[in-house]
Amino acid sequence: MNIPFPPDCPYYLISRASLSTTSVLKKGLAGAGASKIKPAYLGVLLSLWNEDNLRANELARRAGLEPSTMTGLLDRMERDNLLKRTPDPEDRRASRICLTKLGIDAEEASIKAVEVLLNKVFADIPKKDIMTTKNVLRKVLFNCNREDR
Amino acid sequence: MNIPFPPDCPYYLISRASLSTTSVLKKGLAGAGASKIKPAYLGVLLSLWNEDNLRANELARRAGLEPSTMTGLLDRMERDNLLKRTPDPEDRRASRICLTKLGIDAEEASIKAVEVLLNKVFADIPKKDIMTTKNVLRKVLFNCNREDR
DNA sequence: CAAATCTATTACGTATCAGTACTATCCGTA
DNA sequence: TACGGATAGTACTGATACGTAATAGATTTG
Repeated sequence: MNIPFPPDCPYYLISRASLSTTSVLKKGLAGAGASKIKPAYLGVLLSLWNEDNLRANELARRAGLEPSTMTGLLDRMERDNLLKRTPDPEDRRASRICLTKLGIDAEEASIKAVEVLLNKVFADIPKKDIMTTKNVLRKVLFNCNREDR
Repeated sequence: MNIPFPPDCPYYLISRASLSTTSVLKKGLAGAGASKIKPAYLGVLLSLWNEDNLRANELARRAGLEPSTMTGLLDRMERDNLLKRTPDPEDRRASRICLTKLGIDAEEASIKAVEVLLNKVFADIPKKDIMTTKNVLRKVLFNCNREDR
């Protein structure tokens, strides 16, 4: 067997780390005054807290998701009263995504909670090693996109 | 905003790297004489190629998945004729998971394809940096599990 | 040995993500 | 201005994963 067995395979470690971190964020947010905020919402919220009134397309691009994925995500976030779609006066194909009061007010608690949680997840790891890891993962993403053709 | 914005956030990079690598494996396996092998199947197959006739529980443990996740995974793999469940004579609660001929024969092509694909995904990255990344991710997993309580 | 407790597996519901196909709209150009 | 391609968004399907609860069988205890 030449594929490293799961616990030693970088792909396995990346997948598990992703799922486990998501799980920690999910539980941590739920128990921290941000009960409506799911990890998947964060990519959208970070964009909108920074700049409201974006299009679904732009949100997908910034979060690294497919537009078709963004549809369902926005559906759930709209259902949870965090944002709403409003027609774009300049382009009748498009919507503008606006935060609700709830979505706006969620910023402080969410950011605090995520900071605390990510600090725990990445605790006791030298800064230098985290930098190396980030560069490796960026290279992985680059190689994957190159593979796409 | 104190959470690093997605492209610089380690959590974002881990999630995207996981999804992108999965996508590369999916497409690559499909076009390489292993059209029935999905990335999620690999954890199970690696175990069974090494040691056939395991229980669902044990497969879940080795693949790092919840038993309830393994049920659906085994359903799909059984549907795809890669394995079958047989009753365990020693414990009537349990099943034994056995590879079919198709499942056994898939080993060579699958392993070759995965090796090639993972080499491309991790191309041009120093071995040392991959080691560092693996250690970081192991530490992340450790921290997440500690968080679980 | 009967009751309580564990364990292996499954069933069900929900979340997340991608790919394909389709609609509505926009826009450049003949 | 009409046509054809490009773009924004959505619907639908399928895969993957988790958590909770149910079920059946096994094991331990009193």
